[in-house]
Amino acid sequence: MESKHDNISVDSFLGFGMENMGISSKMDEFSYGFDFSFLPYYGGLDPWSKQDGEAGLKPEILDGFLDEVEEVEHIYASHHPPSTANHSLPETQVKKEASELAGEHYGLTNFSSESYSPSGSIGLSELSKETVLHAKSSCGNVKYGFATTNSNEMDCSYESEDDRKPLSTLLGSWVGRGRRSCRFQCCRVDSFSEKKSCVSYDFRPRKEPLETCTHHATESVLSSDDSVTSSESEDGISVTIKSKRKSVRRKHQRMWTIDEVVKLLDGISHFGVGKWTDIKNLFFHSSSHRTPVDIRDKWRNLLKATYSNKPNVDEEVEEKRRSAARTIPKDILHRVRELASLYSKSLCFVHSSSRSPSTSRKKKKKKKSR
DNA sequence: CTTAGGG
DNA sequence: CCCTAAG
Repeated sequence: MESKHDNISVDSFLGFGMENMGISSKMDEFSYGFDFSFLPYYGGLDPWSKQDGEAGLKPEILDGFLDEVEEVEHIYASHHPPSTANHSLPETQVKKEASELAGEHYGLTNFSSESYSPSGSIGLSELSKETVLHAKSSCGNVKYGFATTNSNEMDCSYESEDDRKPLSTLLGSWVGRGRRSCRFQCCRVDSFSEKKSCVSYDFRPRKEPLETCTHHATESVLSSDDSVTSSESEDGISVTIKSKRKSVRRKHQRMWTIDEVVKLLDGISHFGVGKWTDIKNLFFHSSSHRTPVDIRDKWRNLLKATYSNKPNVDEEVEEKRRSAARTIPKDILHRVRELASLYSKSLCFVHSSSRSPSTSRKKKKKKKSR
């Protein structure tokens, strides 16, 4: 496996050798013509070698692992690929390492009752979404840099000057908004001729089979100091590819860290309950996951947890909340209660009332005084 | 598009 | 988390 890297052709490494890409012939491999085999972790650095793909890791494992890549700033897949990339590893080991990777990033802050499964439970057969490309890799003397950009254009003009980074030969990025990002744009700069060729591939979900591949190519000349931009927009890091079959795969579930919860509470005390977008923009700007809805949901769950201490004898539900509340640090729980009572008139009333469990719940979070 | 609710 | 109805 290791020696294989040295021999691999640069163009075939990521399957993005523009000219020889032959993308149309591979379009039907998956639902949306996206051949994941070019990914370093998707069993097979050589996309043209079928054996690799077939002998590769179990799809579900890789699928889960690819999700984790999103969390990692830089993945280097070069002469010394991370052991997790070694598709000759036994399944169990890969799983283990994948979960270790997850553990690193989530810090195993297991204070929430929410679940998290690092390896994902859905296989590529249902190939749907969330694949990540933020892998900067070097192969031989040529470096392939994957970066992100906010640009929605395909003309290789990049918006942010400040974020400019010198990148070597090939730069690719997912463009688009958030998880809807579905267009892959890559540019290649020839170091000798300073020629730059850009292509953009459209991986949006389609109802119909892909007849013609969206493959725009342009040629332009760059001045030597005109490097390619890569902004670190987290949105660009991940891409969503939904399969035709509805939403087979849900967004990767991420545990809320205590830090995030604190930010959420700060946000609520700053803007008030209900201003989820504002809270998102100000307090979760750097977290591309955590949509306003996610934040709202989390708040809702926190509220539920606080209910656990209420005289609400609701069998299992009550116990669930109780255990959820147990895992939340006391001080945070207190803040939640404070904010809750601050923004919910009926919550105070709930304290002293002995109403039926079923009807009480709705009243509580109904009103917010703003 | 943003929120609120329900699933 | 996802989906959908409302505003």
